[in-house]
Amino acid sequence: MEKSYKFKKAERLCSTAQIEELFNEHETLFKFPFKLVWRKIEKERKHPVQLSISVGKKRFRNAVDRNYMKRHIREAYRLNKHIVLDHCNGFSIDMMLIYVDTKLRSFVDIEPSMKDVLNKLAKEISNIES
RNA sequence: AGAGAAGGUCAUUCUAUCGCUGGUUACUAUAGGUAACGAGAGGAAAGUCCGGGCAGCGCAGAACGCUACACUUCGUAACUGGAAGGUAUUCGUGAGAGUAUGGUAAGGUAACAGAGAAUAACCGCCACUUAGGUGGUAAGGGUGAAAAGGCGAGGUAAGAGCUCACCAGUGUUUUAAGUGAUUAAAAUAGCUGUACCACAUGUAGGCUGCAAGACCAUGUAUAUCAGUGUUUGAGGUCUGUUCGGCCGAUACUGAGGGGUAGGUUGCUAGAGAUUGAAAGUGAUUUCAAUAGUAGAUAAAUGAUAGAAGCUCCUUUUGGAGAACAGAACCCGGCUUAUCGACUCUCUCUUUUU
Repeated sequence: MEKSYKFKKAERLCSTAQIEELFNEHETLFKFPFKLVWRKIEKERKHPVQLSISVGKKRFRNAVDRNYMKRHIREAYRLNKHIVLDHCNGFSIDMMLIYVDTKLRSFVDIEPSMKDVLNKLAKEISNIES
């Protein structure tokens, strides 16, 4: 499978209804500094994984800092999303990634922990299937 | 050269790779496709403190109340903001900066200290009387942010604007200058504190904000209407009852109002921007030319690597740093945050000529 590093709007979780559903019925996975809320959907889609990123207003007061973290997280996901995508055969996943730390981190700090989170998720998915 | 004051300008740049959001074109052929080209973060985008546009709702008219503001002239779409100017006062050697400017007639408050904060007697001075006390006195002392214009002479028991000269201040009048606030000079009057408040007068303000508002509308349920169907006819109605007539729950089909998810619009050509010229001390205005220059919506404008310049530390290499901060309908201001760099006009100090 060819690896694509794109992250278009189709791969994002935008609809309010979808997000509400996700929070009504979800599984949680915690790996510092991320909290991952996800849900499995028994349906095949063109883009199997839809993600949304959240950085709390309480943790970062300034809009500049929130944007900075979001952009770094998005970048890290974009480069490593294939870890999860490779496991999605015949179903889809909605998920929301919440940043829970209170300090700013650079891209270099973020990328390894992003890999950890996605690997953990991939393991859980394969457990369910088997 | 150093230390400052007021105003203005800028807010690192470039390359490569991987991406994001709109736009245009082309191609698939309809999906939050694919490709190419070009665009994409501020001086405060911030606070949401004033003023306006725009939109909805409200609205005979008048008065009271509430809130804000209060010197003059100018300027503006508008303003409680801005520009220029005036007076008083505080700070600073100075360039300058801050604050205030209805408050008159009558009224209230002025901590602590101090005898006393506005019809002042603690010490002192003078007179009378003599342990004590009574009266006069604002020259001197002490307290205080502030002590009843200053200083000299006369005068007096001692003193005192009690009287006089000079000076400061206030009111009134006249003349001169200025569009005006006001300033200058002269005359004259009384003999003179300051700040704040109650209070009064004038002016302005209807309320809500683009999550305003307008439009489209899948699915689901459904008001209403039309048609069809049923040997279903609950129930209602016409009369006191029966028969009979009429309407009709329900089912299907179509129309259909409102409207959820979602989408479109509002939405970026504007009291616009840049450059130049002219008018004006200035805010600003007028004219000409130029280019087309963000529009997201769980919310784009990014990441990585390298190079150059700047600042600081080491001084050979090298190392560290770059602030405050992110559009959310759009403008004009104000306020607050801010690493630094540049520029122009001034002030003070020192050195040299």
